[in-house]
Amino acid sequence: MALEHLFQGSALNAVDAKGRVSIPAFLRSVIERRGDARTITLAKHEAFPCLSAYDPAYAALKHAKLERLLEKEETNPEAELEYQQRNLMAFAATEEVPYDSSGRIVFPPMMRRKGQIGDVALFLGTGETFQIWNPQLLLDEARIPEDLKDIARYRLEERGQS
Amino acid sequence: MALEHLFQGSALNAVDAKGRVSIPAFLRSVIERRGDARTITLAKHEAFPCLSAYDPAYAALKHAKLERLLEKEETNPEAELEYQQRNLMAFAATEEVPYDSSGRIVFPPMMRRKGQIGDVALFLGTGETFQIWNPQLLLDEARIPEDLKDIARYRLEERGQS
DNA sequence: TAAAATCCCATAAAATCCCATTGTATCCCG
DNA sequence: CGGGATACAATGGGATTTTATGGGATTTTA
Repeated sequence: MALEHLFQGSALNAVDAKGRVSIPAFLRSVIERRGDARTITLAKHEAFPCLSAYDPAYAALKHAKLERLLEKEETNPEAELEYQQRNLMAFAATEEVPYDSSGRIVFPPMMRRKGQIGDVALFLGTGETFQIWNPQLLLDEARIPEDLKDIARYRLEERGQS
Repeated sequence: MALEHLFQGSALNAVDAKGRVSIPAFLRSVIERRGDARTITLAKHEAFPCLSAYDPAYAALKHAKLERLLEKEETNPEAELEYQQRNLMAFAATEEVPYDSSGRIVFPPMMRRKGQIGDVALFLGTGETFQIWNPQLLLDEARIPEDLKDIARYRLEERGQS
């Protein structure tokens, strides 16, 4: 089982005084082709100082996978604990936010802080999910390929001179 | 068989002098999309020092699952006993409470004690069900992932400084 | 009839909706 | 093919509604 439509591309959008951000239209179109919802789920990324984001279709897939894992090892008490922990991380440590008719979400303050997002947000498609970065943190991150940083620099420039 | 709408997110709400608590709106909306009831069922969590909570739709699902398990092993007397025990826990050891038009329940005193809930309650969505914690007990619990404790700390801070 | 449970109203803060503007990409038609 | 006209994306700001919560009044129950 895999998702047919994949997130790709990049964009740099403003976060306004109310904490609102436009989700780039090219990401929204993927969400709406995958399902009929108009919401995204936000989580702290496990490895990078950024946020991970995805749509309900991906969330359902992830949940089903967890369930199947549990049923396979249902008698093992250790597996039971790990299931509880993963479930908490997958659901309690995430926030689902709807986007409005103009394609904006309001950033939940907790997620905004966890992702250290300031007044601009860099969106990066990564296939099944996408990421939201403070562009400066991406430029400072040693594990990010230089070519990707070039893209971030381009987006910053593009915005700066307009 | 799976539930379409899942509980997710976190919130820290006050328990007032009368024992009333607001069920966070984002949890209520899931309950009302799953069915047309406006009640939640409370139980002591099997593994953690907190309460487990869910809606009538989930209770029905759980009951059906138990029934199927029994039928599969109908000849096994041990299975029969286990079924009786689980059934007792699922129904006798729980309390169903309605929430009012403003989204509040009054905490049944027994459950409040079993969950050791003081004057604040931390709500954590976990997919099919959600949990209600005394936030301090969550911070003290070794089996809870640190990232989730960070969220609890954030919710406490958010409330404390306002 | 006293205690307890329930209902009802009030309010401040926060979240949401609605409308307006601008810039850019796209379309269309002579 | 030029040049408007159109559509859509991103963004700002004000108005409205919901949410979380407190407190009093009223009803139930023992």
